[in-house]
Amino acid sequence: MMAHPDGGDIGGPRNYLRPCLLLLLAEGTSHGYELLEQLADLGLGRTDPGGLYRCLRAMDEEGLVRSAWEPSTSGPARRVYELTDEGREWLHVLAGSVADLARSLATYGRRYRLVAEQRDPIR
Amino acid sequence: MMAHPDGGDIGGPRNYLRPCLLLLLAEGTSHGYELLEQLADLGLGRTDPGGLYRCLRAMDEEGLVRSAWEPSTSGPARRVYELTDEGREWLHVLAGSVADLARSLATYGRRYRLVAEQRDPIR
DNA sequence: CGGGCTATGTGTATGTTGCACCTACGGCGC
DNA sequence: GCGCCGTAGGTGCAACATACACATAGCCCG
Repeated sequence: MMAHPDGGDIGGPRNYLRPCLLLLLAEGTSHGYELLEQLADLGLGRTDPGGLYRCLRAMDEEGLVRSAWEPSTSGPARRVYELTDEGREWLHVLAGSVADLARSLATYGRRYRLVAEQRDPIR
Repeated sequence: MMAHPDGGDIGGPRNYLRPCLLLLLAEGTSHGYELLEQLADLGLGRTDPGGLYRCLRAMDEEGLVRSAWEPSTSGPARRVYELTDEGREWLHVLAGSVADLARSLATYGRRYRLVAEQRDPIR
């Protein structure tokens, strides 16, 4: 099909970073650099560190996570994040949004398959 | 749960308008104003007309759709859009992206349910 | 010491989206 | 005729989220 003038591919949902980080932190406390790697498993390949750290700090200020510096024997100190009760509540809310979106995309998929079959009937 | 300082809810995927319009046009030729209403069924409630018309014109210039003015006996003329072969090819590509995203969201859902069950075991 | 890996950050451009607003046609009531 | 509503298409701009580029710093190893 070959690269086309525009690169117009769809991206992830807007504001998806927050729900992802909250989920990862619900699975266990962690620090920025590690979360960066773990995000890949959720579909966010090569996320930029800048946005990640900014997001974590914003959630810290909002009380969704708690952070503490943990010195490392090998390498620089890390700021480890832990989910708060408030953060856990938000996770539930956001997971609901994610589920809603998933349903919309499923609808898209169903309707797409209909128009695709029409051209290329069941073989 | 009560409104929280931030309104941080997730939104639809970025660049989702294009795949939606291509799908709707694959289901049948239509014009902007009508597409606006049809978009609601795909999860895009209250989309702004500005962006819609801009998107349609962009796709027209790129050759993904063809347009023609159709006079109306009652009301202003409408520009009706029809999907081109090239547009149909793009629909296939974009529908693939949508499916990929849907899979990512499903993964999110599975992992979320795990951490949710942990706190609130099967009753 | 210099370079590479870990780790955390800042500054700013870029791009999509959303809001506000404008034009124009036809039909209806007055 | 005139104002108003619904239909239909469109522009300009600001807000926002993200992407890119770069800066800092500790530790280890050759």
